[in-house]
Amino acid sequence: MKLQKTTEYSLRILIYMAKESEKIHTAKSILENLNISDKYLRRIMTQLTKFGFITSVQGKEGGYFFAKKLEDISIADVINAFEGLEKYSGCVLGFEECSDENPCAFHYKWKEFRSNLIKFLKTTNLSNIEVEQILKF
Amino acid sequence: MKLQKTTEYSLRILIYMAKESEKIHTAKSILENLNISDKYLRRIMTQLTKFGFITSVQGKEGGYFFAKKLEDISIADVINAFEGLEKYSGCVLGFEECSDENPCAFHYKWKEFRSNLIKFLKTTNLSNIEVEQILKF
DNA sequence: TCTATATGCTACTTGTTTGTAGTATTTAAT
DNA sequence: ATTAAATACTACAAACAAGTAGCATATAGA
Ligand code: SF4
Ligand code: SF4
Repeated sequence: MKLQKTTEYSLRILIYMAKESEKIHTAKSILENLNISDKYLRRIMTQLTKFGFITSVQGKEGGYFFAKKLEDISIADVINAFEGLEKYSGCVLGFEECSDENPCAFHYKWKEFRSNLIKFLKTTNLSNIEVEQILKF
Repeated sequence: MKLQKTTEYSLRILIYMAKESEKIHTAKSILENLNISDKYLRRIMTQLTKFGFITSVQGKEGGYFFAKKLEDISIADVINAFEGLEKYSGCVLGFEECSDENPCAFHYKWKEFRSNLIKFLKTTNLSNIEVEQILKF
């Protein structure tokens, strides 16, 4: 499980915002807490908006707030939006298809593992994460 | 878990060679079975040789054969040689450190998962893979 | 209306991975 | 020695990801 930097940052941002989920967060305030460069963060915020996770408010007093309920944003949703979940739910060895009929050498060992991973990613969302325990940003 | 293409290919090659582990395999014969371009495959073979997984024999009647016992080549070893295992054993969110004292929001959910993954990669090796079941290359 | 404070868009730069081309080297067999 | 069949090396090209820069747009409030 190695996510792209952009996805890592997105998750960090959303988790950070979820800590005070009612508040409107500015790019500047997020910047000061997470270690992401100004312009890069900006672009990610716009993408998060386009994907419908958050809503942006332009102009003075503007910023970003959640467009959905926290429980409706799973880790899998975020990964899927930015880079596609198939990448991780697909074959570890990069084969086209994976089935019991046409197995590779990993098949029986890997199959179970992978389904656990996907289940974990789909059921873990911004509301059932241990937000209160977060020390790290 | 998304490996680099080069690592995917390396694993495929080694698994393929393990099917007839005593034989000397030529790049040409591997090429015909796995779908990797000539020059790319060649480079990977040389790397596998340098990493000590296989031994190369130059000249006519040459090719590659295993330099180690199959049980001494784990998936983790291969990943580690090509791209570093830390990439996958490290933080999903890209933080520097991961500890119980300084947890992130995923910590307790993710920790167990990750240790299972690493254990799986370290204990799965070329000898305990279901080689006889392989249909796919 | 003007200004300060926000986000949005487009284009570029840099770095890494993936893939390709051409040439050199090695060695068994004749 | 020559040849054929193999691997090794170096450099380049293409695709993608990561990161940066500058200008455009929106809006609350003085
Ligand atoms: S079980 Fe085999 S074929 Fe299926 S995804 Fe895993 S490596 Fe690929
Ligand atoms: S538990 Fe948290 S800090 Fe540790 S590796 Fe996972 S995401 Fe990173």
